[in-house]
Amino acid sequence: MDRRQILVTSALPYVNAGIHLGYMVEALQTDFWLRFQRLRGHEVRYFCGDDTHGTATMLRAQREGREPEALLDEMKAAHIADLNAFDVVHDNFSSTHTPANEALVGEFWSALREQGCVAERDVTQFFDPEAGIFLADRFIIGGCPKCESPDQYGDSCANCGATYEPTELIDPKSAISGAPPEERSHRHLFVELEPFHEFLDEWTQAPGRMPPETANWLKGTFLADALRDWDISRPAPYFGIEIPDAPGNYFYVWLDAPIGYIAATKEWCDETGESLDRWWRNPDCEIHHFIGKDIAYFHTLFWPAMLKTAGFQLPKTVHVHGFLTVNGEKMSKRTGTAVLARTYLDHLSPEFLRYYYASKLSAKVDDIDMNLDEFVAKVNSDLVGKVVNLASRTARFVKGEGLPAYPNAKDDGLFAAGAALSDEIAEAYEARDSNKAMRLIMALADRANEFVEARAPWTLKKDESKQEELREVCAIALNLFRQITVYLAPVLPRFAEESSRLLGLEGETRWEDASSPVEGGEVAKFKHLMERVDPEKVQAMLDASRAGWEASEAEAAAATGSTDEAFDGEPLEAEITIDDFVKVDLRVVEIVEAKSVPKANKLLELTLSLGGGETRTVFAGIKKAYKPEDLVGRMTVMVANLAPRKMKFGLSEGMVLAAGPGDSDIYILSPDSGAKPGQRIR
RNA sequence: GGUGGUGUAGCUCAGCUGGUUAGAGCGACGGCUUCAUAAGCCGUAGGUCGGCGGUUCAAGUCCGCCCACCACUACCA
Repeated sequence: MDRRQILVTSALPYVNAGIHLGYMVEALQTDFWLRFQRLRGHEVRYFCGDDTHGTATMLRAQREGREPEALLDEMKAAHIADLNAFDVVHDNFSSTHTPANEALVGEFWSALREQGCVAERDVTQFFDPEAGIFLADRFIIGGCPKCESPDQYGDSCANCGATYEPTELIDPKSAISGAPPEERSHRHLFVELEPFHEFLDEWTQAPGRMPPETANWLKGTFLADALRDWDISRPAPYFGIEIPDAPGNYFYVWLDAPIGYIAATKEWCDETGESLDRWWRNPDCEIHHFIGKDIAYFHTLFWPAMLKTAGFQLPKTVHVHGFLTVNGEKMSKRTGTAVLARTYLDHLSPEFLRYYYASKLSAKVDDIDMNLDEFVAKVNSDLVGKVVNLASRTARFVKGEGLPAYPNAKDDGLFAAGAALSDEIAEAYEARDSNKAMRLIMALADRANEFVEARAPWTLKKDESKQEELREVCAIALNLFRQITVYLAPVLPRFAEESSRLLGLEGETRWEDASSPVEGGEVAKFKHLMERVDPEKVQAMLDASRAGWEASEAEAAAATGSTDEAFDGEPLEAEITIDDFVKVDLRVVEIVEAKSVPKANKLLELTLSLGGGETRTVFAGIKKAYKPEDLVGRMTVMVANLAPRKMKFGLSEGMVLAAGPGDSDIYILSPDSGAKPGQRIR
């Protein structure tokens, strides 16, 4: 096999957030793949870094009253620590806010300019005159032009699902200062993509370039029409890289982010004396990007076009994975399922998560679900019950002895059968189909345990005349165990190392080790190689996670004095009199029926009892936050005299009150116990 | 509404280019064992392979329609 030269990246985590279990899907899938390649003897380097630029970073630093750089340093250190704790170790974990990146962005930009790929035209956007910045759609809030529900974002309505331009909003306000935004025109720079259309048609559809789902998707959507120009400039103030020949304008974060892959490599090259061109301008070097499906099009349209223009090597493969759900639902701060990597580490071993993800992940772009009961069962039964137990039940019989020459003729062909699987398991890893690899490997563990059962070393031990046979049986079992740990090494590197130590083996593990038995190593005293998962610790993790989010929200509130983020984002309405207020007839109601509206993403149909046999039907946009069955029987609050509104799915006779920005982040109200349906709220 | 995907035992899934009585792991139940972190082994139960129709000597596997669920998308990067 030729020695391949491979450069691997994971998507750059956004600097404003901690590493969570969703990002770990990507980090670990990348890590399994690259450790596999290393085990096979290839030359592999792994680069990543923080994605730092954009309005959000700027606003956060302002709010916290410090320079963005201080924020960046702190978050980067935390990111590296979290990832390393999961045995995800980069050759360089950098940042997009570095001199190296700025220089490379300049290089790309010159190339784009030189080749006439840049267009300019005016863009009219909302501008916040108080904060002095242009506002992206999501920073504008106003009434939905269709259903008139208040406080919707500038691009779409969370209540009725309508989409529109921010200019159509009723009474728009800046989410930053609360000031009414003004429309202002500003000159923007665009990268023209249509000239790359033919190239991208071909490049994206090349076999093995990306998962077929992604290739089809591109073909059917973006590539089906003329490619639009890409708006890559943002007017100051913006935290980012200033455009060299257009002062006062900054590169849009998505232009400089992927260049960060190269910049991270560059820093590493400068440090080690390597040549950047050997990694990024070398057709013999394979570049592999691992990304989530949400950013597929940045990596498969803009990015190859940019690389081509600037004369860099294009990726060989873009590996796309789906999202993580927990217990079948989108991760949620409220239930604690949006677990930070750090919180996980406080309670559970990284090896558990590594194995569990490996057993779930395939080459498909499908989302994967982390079912916590399954997590516990799988780790305990596969790793502890099958694999570890194999060593644990035999090693003690030969403690302190050297392993004898492998008794090939006496193992029922098991070792050879395991070795014969080498290619199939390797293919599964190569195709990042780790779930298949895990299945194949666990089948080996099953067979090995049957063997031990049949030979009953514990019985042999009692018979003086069978000590030789005892040693052979244990040598076989331990070699089968060893074979399994080698196959598992990409996923469980620590475990593989400790297993080597148990068998008195030295030197680095290699893939070929799975095909030849070991002898001579002195078997150490057996000590636990892996704890089993305690379900109570899983629960403790969820509790801590939930508490952590609540605390951080409280802290955010405290940091800004009496206000908090929600308040900041949504200034008070104009003052009203008590007479204005009494016009709104709020009532306590009992939810007597709740059903999902099948054709709607966000709506539940609620039947609300006002007491005395009086009911109202209300459509509420809370589907993503509540399950119908959880609502039935609950008391809540409705606006009872709101004019009925005809909706696509029926007549809505009022509205229930809820707080929160929308989507799954919605909180309906509850009266204290004792309130009765129909009672007025005043 | 559009596009793509999925629907196989209680759960998670495997079933390649159609071919004998449909598989695995986990779980359940019964038994054995007791070396091992209450681990292991043997056995049993459990499936109209989402539904209907078609092609074929033969379909979970191909075609059509329908149903359910999921993802993406809804003029938008």
